[in-house]
Amino acid sequence: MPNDYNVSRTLRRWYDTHRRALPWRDTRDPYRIWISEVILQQTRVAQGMDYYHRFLERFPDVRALADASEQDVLRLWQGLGYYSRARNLHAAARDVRDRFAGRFPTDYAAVRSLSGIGDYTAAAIVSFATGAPYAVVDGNVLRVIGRLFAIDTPTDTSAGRHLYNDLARSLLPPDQAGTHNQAIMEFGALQCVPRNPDCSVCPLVARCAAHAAGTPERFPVKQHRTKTVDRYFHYFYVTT
DNA sequence: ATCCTGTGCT
DNA sequence: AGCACAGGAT
Repeated sequence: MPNDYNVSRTLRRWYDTHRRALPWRDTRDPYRIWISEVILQQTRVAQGMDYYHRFLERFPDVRALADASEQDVLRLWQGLGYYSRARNLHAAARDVRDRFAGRFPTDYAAVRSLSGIGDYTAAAIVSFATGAPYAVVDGNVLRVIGRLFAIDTPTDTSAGRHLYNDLARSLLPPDQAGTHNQAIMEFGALQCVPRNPDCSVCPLVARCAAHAAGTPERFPVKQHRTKTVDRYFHYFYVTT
């Protein structure tokens, strides 16, 4: 078990030279981080950019968002889809205004309690804004970790979620949480991509179990059978 | 553990 | 047409 943070060091070194310059990076304002994360949950960077700028211009801080009407928020959200997320955004802003005196919280439990913020978004906001040691686990992280350790347990099971969360935590250097989280996600987005990853230029190739097995694309393993399965039962009576 | 949502891929 | 995605909600 590599608890020496060498993987993290490699990821952060890679991140230094390969990271994209994005407007929501290098800000410590939890409000701005929050807006960017919610937009990015459903939109590619290229298209989310315009919405991000327009949103912040119109609602520069959480109080401006809270004091706006839901109609105004939805109008600015138009074209993004997932309108319940815009409603959650607005409701959460009012919640911050009322429960936290208009100051967006940076405490994990407080952030996590807001509408539309789950484990991933809470960890992202808190670690980016303050460096607090919460490991993000999104689709990119699942792929990087699934491949690094060639994990056969499906991601969408309780055992899988537990395992992935534990591994994500084990890779996280407590004093570099924000940078590490950004680095591992960017690495998944640009280098350890879902299809045809170019492992020949990967700085972790020597430590990657999936590459060693020759099947990086097999990971992460999923189960996701919402599909109805036909089951046939054979039963019989026993009479005396 | 299952459902929800709009987009884009196959 | 049907499914995968990606998080959150229930």
